[in-house]
Amino acid sequence: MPRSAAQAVARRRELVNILARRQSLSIADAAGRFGVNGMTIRRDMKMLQDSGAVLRCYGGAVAAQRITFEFAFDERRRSRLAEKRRIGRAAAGLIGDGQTAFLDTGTTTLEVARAIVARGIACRIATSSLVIASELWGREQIELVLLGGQVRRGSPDLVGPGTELMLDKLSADFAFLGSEGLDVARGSFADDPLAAQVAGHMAANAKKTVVVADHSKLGKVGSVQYLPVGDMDVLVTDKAAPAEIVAALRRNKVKVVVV
Amino acid sequence: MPRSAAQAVARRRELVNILARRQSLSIADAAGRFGVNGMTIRRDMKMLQDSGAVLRCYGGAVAAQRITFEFAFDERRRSRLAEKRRIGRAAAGLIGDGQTAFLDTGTTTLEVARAIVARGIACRIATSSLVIASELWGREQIELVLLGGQVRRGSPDLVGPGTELMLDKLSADFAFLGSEGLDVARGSFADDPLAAQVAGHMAANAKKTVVVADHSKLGKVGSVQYLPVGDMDVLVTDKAAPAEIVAALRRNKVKVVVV
DNA sequence: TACGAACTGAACATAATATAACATTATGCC
DNA sequence: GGCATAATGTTATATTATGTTCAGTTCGTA
Repeated sequence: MPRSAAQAVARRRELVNILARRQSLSIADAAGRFGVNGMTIRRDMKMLQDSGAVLRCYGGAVAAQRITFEFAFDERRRSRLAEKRRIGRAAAGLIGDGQTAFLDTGTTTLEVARAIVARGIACRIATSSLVIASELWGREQIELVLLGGQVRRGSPDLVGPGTELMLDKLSADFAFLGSEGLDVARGSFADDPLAAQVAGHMAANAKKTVVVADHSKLGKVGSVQYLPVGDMDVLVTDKAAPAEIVAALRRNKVKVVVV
Repeated sequence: MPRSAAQAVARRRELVNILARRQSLSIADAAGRFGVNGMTIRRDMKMLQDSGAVLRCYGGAVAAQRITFEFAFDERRRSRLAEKRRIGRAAAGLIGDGQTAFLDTGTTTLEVARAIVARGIACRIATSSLVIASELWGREQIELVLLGGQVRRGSPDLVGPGTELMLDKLSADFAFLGSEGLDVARGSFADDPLAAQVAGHMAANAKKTVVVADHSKLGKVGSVQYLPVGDMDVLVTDKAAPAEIVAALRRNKVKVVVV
C-alpha cells in the first residue's frame, strides 16, 4: 500500500545523498530510517544502480564514484529497461574502434551510449543529448562532441537550426536514432518537429542509419516522420516485435536485429 | 467551480515555492493546503512539469533536479568566491530583459550566470560551458543556447572549430569573458589556445565585450592572448585591483567597474 | 567445510494513486 | 443577460508502490 506522502523519488534522492556523505548504507538501516519495508529499499537500490548512482552489495549499497545523475528520466527509463539494455548492447556492437557515431536523444540511445562505454570501444561520439553527454564525459576512450543549439525546456536536448548547422558540417559512420513510432509504410517518427529535424540531419550525414526501438514502438505512428523506411539501414529491436512488421521491413531491405 | 485564472497562477507559483524549500510535496497535502480537489493539483503539476519547474512522481512531485557536471573545479571555485560573486552581480546588471549574451567558461562567468538568474532577467544566453548550461537549464526566464563543439577532457567546456562556427552565426549584445591574466599593453589572456579562440570569437560577435576578472588576474599574463585592450569595452573587477592598472585601462577607453 | 542466520528475488495481494472522459460552474466578453 | 471558454469537480477504470511470503542464495564463523 503506497503511503500518501511517501514520495518514492524523494526517498531515492535522499538515499543518494546519504551515500554521498558516508561510504555505505545497509538495507536495514535505510528501511528503518524511512520507515519502509526492506524490499522497498532493495527496489530503490536496484533502480539507483541501474542509473549508475549507487553500487549495490550484499546487505546494502556503497556510493558510486560518479555523481552525475538525472531523475527526470527515471519513469520512462524504467519501462522496458531490460529490453533497451539488450538493444543498446547489440547496437553498440555495430561500431568499432576509431569510428564516429551520432547519438540521438532518448532512453534507448542512452543505453547505446552506456554499452559503448561498457565495451570499451574507442570512438568519437557526437550527440544532441546533454544526458548522454554527462554520461560520456570524462570517459578515457571517448572523444565527445556536443552538437550546439537551443536547449529544450522539458528535457535537456539540443534542437534547432544551430544543431542542424553543426550536423551538416560533420559526418559519421553511424547514426543511432531513437523512435517514437515506426510504421512500415511511413517510416520512423519523432514526438516533435524540432527533434525530428535533428534526427533527419543525423541520418543524412551518416553512412549507416540505425534505429533503436523496443517492440512497443513498432506499428505505431508518432507525430512527425523523420525517416522513410528506404533510408533506414538497420533496426535493432527486441524479441516481442511483431513478426509481420519485422518481415515487412526485411522485404524493404532493412536489416532487422532482434535481441 | 473555476476561481479566477489569477488564483490558479498564484497557486502554481506557490507550489513551485514550496517545492523549492522542501524536498517533496504530496498531492493530498497540496490539495488540502489550497482547498481544492486533487485533480486540480495534478493538472497544475503537469503544467509545471512541462515547463520544467517541478518533477512529478507517484503521489506528488519533487523539486526539479538539474543535470550536474561534477568535476575538480570546486576548489578553484571557492577561491575569492565573495569577490567573484560581487563581480558577477555587477556584470549581470549590464544586461537587460530581451537581450542576448555570450557566456565564456570559468568560475567568474559562472557567477555572472547565477546573478542573471537571481536578478530574474529574461534573456537569451549562449554559452560554451556545460557547467553554466547545467546551472541555467530549466530556468523559466532564460532561453539557453549551447554552442556546439568538442568537449574538453579536463573541464566540461566546448572548444574547437564547431564552437567557432556556431559563434560566427550568432550575435549578441554582450560577451562576458573570463580572464587568466590581463595586461594593459597586451590585453586579456586565456590559459590555452582553444579556449582563447572561443573567447575571441565571442568578442568578435558581440556588441559589447565585458571582461570579468578579480584583482589576482590584473597585471599578469597568461599563455594565449585573446583580446587586445582596444577591443575591451568593460572590465569588472574588485576593489583590490591595482590603481595604476585601473587608471591605465581607463586611459585606453576601457570602462572599469570596481566592486 | 559445514552450519545457521541473514539476505535476495520472484510472485502475489492490496491500497493508494493516476488517467481519461464527462459534468459542472464561475468568468469574461459581447 | 447570454454565450463561449476555461477552471474545477466527479466517476470509473487502469497503474503503481509497497507489503508479504517463500524458496533459494550468500555470508560469517565455528
